[in-house]
Amino acid sequence: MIQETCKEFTSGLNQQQQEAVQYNSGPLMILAGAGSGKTRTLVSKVSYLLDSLKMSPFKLLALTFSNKAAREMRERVALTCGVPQGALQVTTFHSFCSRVLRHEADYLGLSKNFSIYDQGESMAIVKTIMGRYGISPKEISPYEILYYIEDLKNKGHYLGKTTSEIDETDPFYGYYTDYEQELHKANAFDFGGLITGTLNLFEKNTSIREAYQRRYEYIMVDEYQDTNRAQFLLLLLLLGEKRNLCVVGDEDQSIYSWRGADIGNILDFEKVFPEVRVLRLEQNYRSSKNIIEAASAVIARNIMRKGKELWTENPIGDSVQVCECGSERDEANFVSEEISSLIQNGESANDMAIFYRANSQSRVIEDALRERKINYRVVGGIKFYDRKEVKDVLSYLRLIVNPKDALSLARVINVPARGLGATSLKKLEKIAVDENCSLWEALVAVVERKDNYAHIRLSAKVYSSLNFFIGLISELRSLSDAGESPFKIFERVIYDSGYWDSLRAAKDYESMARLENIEELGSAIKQNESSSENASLLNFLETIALDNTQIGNEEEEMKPLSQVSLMTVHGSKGLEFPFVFIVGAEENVFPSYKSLEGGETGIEEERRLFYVAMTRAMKKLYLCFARARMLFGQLRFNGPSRFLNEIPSKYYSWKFYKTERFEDNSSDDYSQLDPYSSQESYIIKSSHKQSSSKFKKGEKVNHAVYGAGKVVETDGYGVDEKVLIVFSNGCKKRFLVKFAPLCSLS
DNA sequence: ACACTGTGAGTTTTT
DNA sequence: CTCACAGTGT
Repeated sequence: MIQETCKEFTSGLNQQQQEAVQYNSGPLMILAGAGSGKTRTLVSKVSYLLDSLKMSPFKLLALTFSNKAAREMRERVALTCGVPQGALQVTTFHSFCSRVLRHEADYLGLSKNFSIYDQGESMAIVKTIMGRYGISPKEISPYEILYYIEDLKNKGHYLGKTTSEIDETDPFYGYYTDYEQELHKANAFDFGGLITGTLNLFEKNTSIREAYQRRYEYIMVDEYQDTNRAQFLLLLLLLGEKRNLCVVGDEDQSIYSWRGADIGNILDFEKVFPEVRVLRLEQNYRSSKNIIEAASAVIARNIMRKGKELWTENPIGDSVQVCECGSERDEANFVSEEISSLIQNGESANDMAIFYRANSQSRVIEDALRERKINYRVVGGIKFYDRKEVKDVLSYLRLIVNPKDALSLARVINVPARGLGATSLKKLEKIAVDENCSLWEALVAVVERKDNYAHIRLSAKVYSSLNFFIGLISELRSLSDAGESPFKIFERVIYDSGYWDSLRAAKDYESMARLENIEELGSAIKQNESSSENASLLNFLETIALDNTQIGNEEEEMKPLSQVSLMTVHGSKGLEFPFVFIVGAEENVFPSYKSLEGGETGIEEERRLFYVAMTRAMKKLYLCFARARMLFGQLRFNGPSRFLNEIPSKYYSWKFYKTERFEDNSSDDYSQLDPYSSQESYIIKSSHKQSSSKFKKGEKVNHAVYGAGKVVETDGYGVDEKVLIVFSNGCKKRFLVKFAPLCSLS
């Protein structure tokens, strides 16, 4: 009988997948290769736990990094197992933590209506703090400070944590404490703070921690390769003494280490859980044999991996097509010509995708596609909720919900313009700092005790604007508190603030588009009202803060268009297409020049990225590069990507494509090469020429004027050779080697 | 408050 | 080259 039931959940699964479903007696790590049926296996496992092992859905927690993965799993679980709505928790780390924190808000001295700040808002805080110290962004890059802060949080640090790992004498540490104070004053968390705040709660408050530990009997983590240290520590705290943990990931697809993802979470899993069972899902169901073997050969070069051998029963399929193009425009032409003929042969544009390393590469391709009237869509790009007008309205709503939200207040106090500019705002901010109160309280104080603030010398116009603004927000706040619907509040915001009318009055094309976007935001609010059981404004704001998914553009969805998809390689993770074009497979482009600074670690991540891109392809994979490319206003001859060199020649065929006659490139010997000569020798030759420069990356040098420094970037050869040098004082300078008084110290 | 100009930097962006 | 942003001028 039990056997029968088991069969039901494992039917159609291969040996390893079945084992992954049925092994539930201790920590389990599933290393799931690309296209190995991971989600299917996970969903079967959930079914198995619920139905065969009779585990209560309330005791199961499934965490992922992205909403996309959470949604996918949630939908498929709901479909497969008839679990009561909302019983099973399948959610993102951030959403989970946010819920915990709202529930336990008192503990951290915050109220449950806290705001969640995105990176742009975090950056604004850093800049404000720097401004307070009178430090210009030129002296210290605010981005570096923010990066420092995020890094601390990614590693699981929070103020008050007892640890020896943090160097509190670091000059940036002071910014961190100021920044945290600022967030606290604004009753706000940043993304990292949601995780570390929960860590703080669980580490310091035993009874709350134990309550959560008791609640969850089994924890699953998807996209495990994308988790950071803080999230790992959180998992340990949620588990407690229990060992019922299943993590699923693929170290070869870890492409977000620069955002804090810690590949060590996979590589060191066995150190923390010595009794762990490691299972590998290595059979690929997605791609042709040629593609799988080519991709495997590339990723095999990585050292930092546990190691997997992907294999497939799929047919060999077409050779991978490497296409050497004359220029980036030739490349774009080749891709669109090829797509054009595929479509002509009855293939659907929906089945085709073009991947590039950097967004800037999309333009020339878009031009070529448009020229041939091929429909396409650029995936990613500008997010709906990142638009100025949407952020403005959301800031109003946030300020209504959270009076302490100084950032939102500052954003909208003069939107639409009411003569309360930067100067007046600075004065008000100073009062808030001096009196250690929130910005909102400062506003109220200035208006209510006008006489005390005569020395601030605010104009009558400013006073009337302040009165208006305080009245507006106060009224809407009390309406909201009285339970008025979010949509009504939204309408009152756009009408009463004058925002709607000011956009209407503008009458230009841009303002019209903004009005439409605001309308769309309104319908999103309405939709949230009807679909969510907890339809509060707070709930809506949290949803969109943590889920950036583009809201449906109705016009786009109406058209049953067949479109080619364009996206960055990062954006392609988790997707699959029968026909995949990877463009810009060149040194300095893919791998990106920036990643080359990071040494072997940087290259390995680029290689994983390349591997992710390759393994998206089901039927046919095209790898394109340009001999000459306009980059930063200069014609560059980068040479084919080293990753092409890592593909054994038996898996690809090579083609040369050139329609344009392009500028003479006498500084380069590569166009002289016979494109039809043996590919191996071609590539070797090109890598040869890369070492023909005087200085190398990482080389220590001395400059007669600036002193000792290190080469971080090189470009060009011979008389054109240029180097970027970072000097010991942190100053960066670019030189033409021919002229600069440089000598090597190495 | 706005428009213009010069400067500098220029991957990737799940939350 | 091309964009964003800071600083200047009106």
